[in-house]
Amino acid sequence: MSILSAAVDVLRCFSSTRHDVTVTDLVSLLGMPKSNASRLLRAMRDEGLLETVGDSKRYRPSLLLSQVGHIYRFAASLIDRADAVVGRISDEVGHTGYISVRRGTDIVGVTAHPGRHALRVVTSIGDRIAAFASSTGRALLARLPDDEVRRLYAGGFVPPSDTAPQDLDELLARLAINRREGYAESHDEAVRGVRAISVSVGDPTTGDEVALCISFPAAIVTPEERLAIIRSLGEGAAEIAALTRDPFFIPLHPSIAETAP
Amino acid sequence: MSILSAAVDVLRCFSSTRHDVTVTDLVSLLGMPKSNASRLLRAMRDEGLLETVGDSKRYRPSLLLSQVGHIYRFAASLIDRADAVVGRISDEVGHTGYISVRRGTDIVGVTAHPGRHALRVVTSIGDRIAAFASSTGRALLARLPDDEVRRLYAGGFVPPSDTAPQDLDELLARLAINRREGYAESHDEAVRGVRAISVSVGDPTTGDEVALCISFPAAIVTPEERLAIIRSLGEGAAEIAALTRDPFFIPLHPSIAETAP
DNA sequence: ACTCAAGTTCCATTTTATGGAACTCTCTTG
DNA sequence: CAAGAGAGTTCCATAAAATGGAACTTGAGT
Repeated sequence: MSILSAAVDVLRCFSSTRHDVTVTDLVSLLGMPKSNASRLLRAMRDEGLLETVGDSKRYRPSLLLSQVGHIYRFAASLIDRADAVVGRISDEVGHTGYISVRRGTDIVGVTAHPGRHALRVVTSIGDRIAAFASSTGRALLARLPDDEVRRLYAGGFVPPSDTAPQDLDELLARLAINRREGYAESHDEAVRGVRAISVSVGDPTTGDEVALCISFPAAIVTPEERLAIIRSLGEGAAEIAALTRDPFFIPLHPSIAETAP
Repeated sequence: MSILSAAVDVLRCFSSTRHDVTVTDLVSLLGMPKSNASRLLRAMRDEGLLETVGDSKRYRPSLLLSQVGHIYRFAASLIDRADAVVGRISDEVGHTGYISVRRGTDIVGVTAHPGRHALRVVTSIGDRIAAFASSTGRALLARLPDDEVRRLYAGGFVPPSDTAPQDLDELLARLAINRREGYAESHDEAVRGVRAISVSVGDPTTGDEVALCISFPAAIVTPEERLAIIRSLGEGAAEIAALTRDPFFIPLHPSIAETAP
């Protein structure tokens, strides 16, 4: 056990609901002796990974981490491109847009563009949600062959709501539809009343894959608006796929993509 | 020398111009034996601090760092409040807005809102500029007593242009004006043709201090627009200062703050 | 197939981390 | 205001990990 892994464990303690940690937090969260916790936090602060909050005994991530974390977006330039596309669409339609990446069976939001509507979907960057029960997750899972999806979910899963896939077979059936149509959709899955539409695109040179998603209250969007969102997302993702020469890109089905005469 | 400090040295290698590193990069940048560089990068990747780019030998910051770095903004909630204010003003006037923090004699950009104008100031998050030669820097230095400024610049400084303070006395004189007027301004300092206006505010409970800045091409802003920007920044900062009960807040001079009848 | 640059592995030595216990500091409470 | 509790720090011998030079492997370009 290197001190490096202990330090990373500390970083993993931070979340959208825990912005700072203390020695005792580490003792209870990680079960480490408090002598270690005390020295580790001080060492991480001395090295510049953490900052103390005011003159208290609380530690939070440092400016350095903020800077390095920011570079992730540019290093993974696919994210930047996708973010630009989602930002533009979010601006046009006024609904919340975000982009996410998959880590195993989890989806993590990377960037978000809040909508303008009074009734808007609020997303939290950095939180993990289940891939199988979200449109972003299924848009990304649809890029995998069924075998690999089966392997990922060998342990089964617990559906969070009635409209989410109830078992592996239903998930695979929905992924098959996603592959045919070129987009994924969710309704009342993680949050009631919320609908979301996602497409995915990858960059074979870096191995990155991201989902582009627009999320909106189901009640206030007309069928025409919904179709326009699907088309915008599909077109944006197709442009990126052309740039990266993504071999696994799933284009919109022609019957959806064709614009009215 | 703990491996922690070596790992942090690696993180410091990343910049807006270096999005990923290799073993040889570390050997030349940090002068470490390549055996160490090789193991260190692998260990950092295994722990989740870095990711390999595709299947190449290049390493970039990981999603984890992106997530933790994001938390910095919320942990330092002053930054979030200031960012909201600057974002709104940037939207209104169409010019680039950003917020920065001070680390010693350096200023680091934390968030930015690009302007809408065709001619716009582009800032890069995470890069360091000299505090004495920027409006954001002087807005933050103005919060310190002269003694402390003298101590910071005991080693003197090299002015980057004719319009920047040429020596410590001129810097102190300009800080005195900033304290009286309630804002700081730069013109042709870091970048020719660029003007910037900054105010600063702090949070005594966390010890954080940030500068709010609007930056614009000198040629296209009228005196009335400039005054409106100063007033917007001053009012926004004053609202934050009231929330945090900032004891060192410098309000706008009444002759500037008063709006036309 | 050859060459060179880049990266990885090996190993004895040196340095650092570990965790229990004693100690200090700082609030809270009687 | 003193006792007590909770939180954090320091100490120390032991256990574990990092170091760096050299040998070895990989891979891209000729």
